[in-house]
Amino acid sequence: MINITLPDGSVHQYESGVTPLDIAKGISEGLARNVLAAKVNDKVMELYRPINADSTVQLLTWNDEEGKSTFWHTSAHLLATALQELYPGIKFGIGPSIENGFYYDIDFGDYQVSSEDFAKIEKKMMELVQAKTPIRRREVSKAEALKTFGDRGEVYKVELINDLEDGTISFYDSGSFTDLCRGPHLVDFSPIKAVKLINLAGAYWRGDEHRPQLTRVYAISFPKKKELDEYLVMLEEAKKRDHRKIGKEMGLFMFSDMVGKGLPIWLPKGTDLRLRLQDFLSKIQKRYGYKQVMTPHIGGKQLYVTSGHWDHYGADSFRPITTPEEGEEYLLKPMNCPHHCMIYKNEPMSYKDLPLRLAEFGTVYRYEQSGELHGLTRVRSFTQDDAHIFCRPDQVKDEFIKVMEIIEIIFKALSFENFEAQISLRDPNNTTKYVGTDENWAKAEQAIVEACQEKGLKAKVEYGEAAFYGPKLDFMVKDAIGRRWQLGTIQVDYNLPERFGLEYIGSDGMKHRPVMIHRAPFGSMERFCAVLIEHTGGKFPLWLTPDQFIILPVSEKYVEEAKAMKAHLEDMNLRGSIDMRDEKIGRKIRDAELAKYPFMLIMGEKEIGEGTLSVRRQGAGDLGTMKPEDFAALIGKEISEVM
RNA sequence: GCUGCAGUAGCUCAGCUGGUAGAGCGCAUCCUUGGUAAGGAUGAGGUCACCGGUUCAAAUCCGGUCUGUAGCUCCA
Repeated sequence: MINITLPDGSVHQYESGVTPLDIAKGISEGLARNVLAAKVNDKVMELYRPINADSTVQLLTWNDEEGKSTFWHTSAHLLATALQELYPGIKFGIGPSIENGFYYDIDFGDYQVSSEDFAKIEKKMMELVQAKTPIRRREVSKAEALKTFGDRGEVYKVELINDLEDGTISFYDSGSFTDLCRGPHLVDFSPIKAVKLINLAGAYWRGDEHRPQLTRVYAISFPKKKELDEYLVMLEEAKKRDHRKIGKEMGLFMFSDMVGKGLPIWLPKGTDLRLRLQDFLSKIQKRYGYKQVMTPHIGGKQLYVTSGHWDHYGADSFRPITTPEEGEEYLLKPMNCPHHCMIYKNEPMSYKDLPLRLAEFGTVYRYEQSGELHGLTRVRSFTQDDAHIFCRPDQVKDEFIKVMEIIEIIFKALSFENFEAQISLRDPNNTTKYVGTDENWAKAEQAIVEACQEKGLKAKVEYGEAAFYGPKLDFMVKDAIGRRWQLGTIQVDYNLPERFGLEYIGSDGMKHRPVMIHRAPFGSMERFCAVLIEHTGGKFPLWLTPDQFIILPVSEKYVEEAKAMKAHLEDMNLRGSIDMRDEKIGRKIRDAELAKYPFMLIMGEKEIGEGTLSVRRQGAGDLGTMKPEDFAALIGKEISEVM
């Protein structure tokens, strides 16, 4: 007999050789039906794999990330099986699960495959599901693996096998299809009840542009048909919320070929929105002891040679600007930090001056590959809500905590209810690509981990994701339809203080090196606004929206009164506009609803007579009449609830 | 940067296999002066992204450029 420990801590006795599926059956029929894979001693494996020693076992379902990824990974095999039957002789690359679904990279040879073939492929996949063909693992020697795939001319698989060590190679058979695969997989295809091919895209073999380009088939699958339908609705919703579309419709920003690609132009309404965000953050930062600075948009090349950025990114940057007479070289600034280091150096610093927190909404310019540009989320000119905190090593943790508080305040005010954090540490197996001493790295990494613990922040640790100059903490938010976006960041930097020779005089009268912390709660104003647009679908919170109200005069006769009312409301710190078109009231309401004005204020003979407004809330309808003062109070109250 | 796809009025798009351009919305003017999601009439707007080629003839076919887009690679 062996002891099996379940996640709740309970220990159960089983015969040696028990399978996870047996264990699931022992718990409940329902669980046995829904279980997809099992995590045995932290290793995910198939439900039919016998357990021969004392183990901890977690049964994985669709609700577990690992259950889901197993489901999708098996779906990738299902896709491959279907494709092989439809297109004999195609060559397979890799087929992993991804965040939303899975893909398979395929060399289709002479076959022409397009999205018009999707229905046919989906149909074939569902036929294979019906067949209930078992999927079985088998371990093979390297020689055998090479022979199997070599005979079939599967050049990509052969290359993969060549990189593997003998004794670690496994195959998975499902009917006529055999794949090189680490696994694990479902027992058979039958839990897959719905599949949908999403799109086709080119993808270089092993991500290398000098190697052949394969066709990547993206798809997603679900255990219930209904979940697929919901997913497709979500995709539609995402399309509707696309910030590029809403930005155009609402007149927030634009691009111009003449100005240049990747260079966003902020229109009056977008500028209003962005400035309001900046003011909001500035006020919080003031409370937290930040000092605002401003620095030029270009800087001497030597500044970036000293900072190390020239070495690291110079080749991938805009070319230097040169002066006509002297030939001096300047760079469009890609970073604000070197400028801020100069501010630090402007005066001798004492330990009593630290932490010094310098903040700047600094516009930076980076040459991004043209294929990378995307709306406001990836641009060549953007404004960071940047700040650099210069502090003593013993202050790092406290400063981290303070920045985390600022980020919390912001996320709350913008109703990003769900956020998570990622701690990026260096790759312990390859420490040479980082600058700075081992000791400093260890200290900084520890400070971040401890700060997260103290704030009770759930943070995922990722090794090898750190920047070359220091570890960092990134914040991810989930938007209203469940998509994850990376926003704010806090990064420790032991490198720049070293390179710029920054110092302070300690209480011991000796010179010491400060630590620098880069932080940007929004990240970039452009990207943040894009995420905010998609999160809210253009229905911004009242405190932020460019127009809080629109006055709709019932007829042209009341335009003068509407103008007076607008001025009156503006005196009470509200902002809005008037629809002065010669249209009927129903039409004005419809247009204002579609334009997402939060409040519509209807003024006709009745309201003017009694000095009131008919208030209508976007999406909610008529709220009845009220005095302008009461309307202002209503808005004031709603704003104070989030701020 | 690489590969695929696309570019027609301010916006969304139609225009089959070549015969020199259309709708809806928006905009302007006029009529209408209205009561909680589209009142009516009239009108203006396009070098069909740009450059070149094929052709009697190109929005349409071919090549190149630019821009957008889906991915790949990259991201201080």
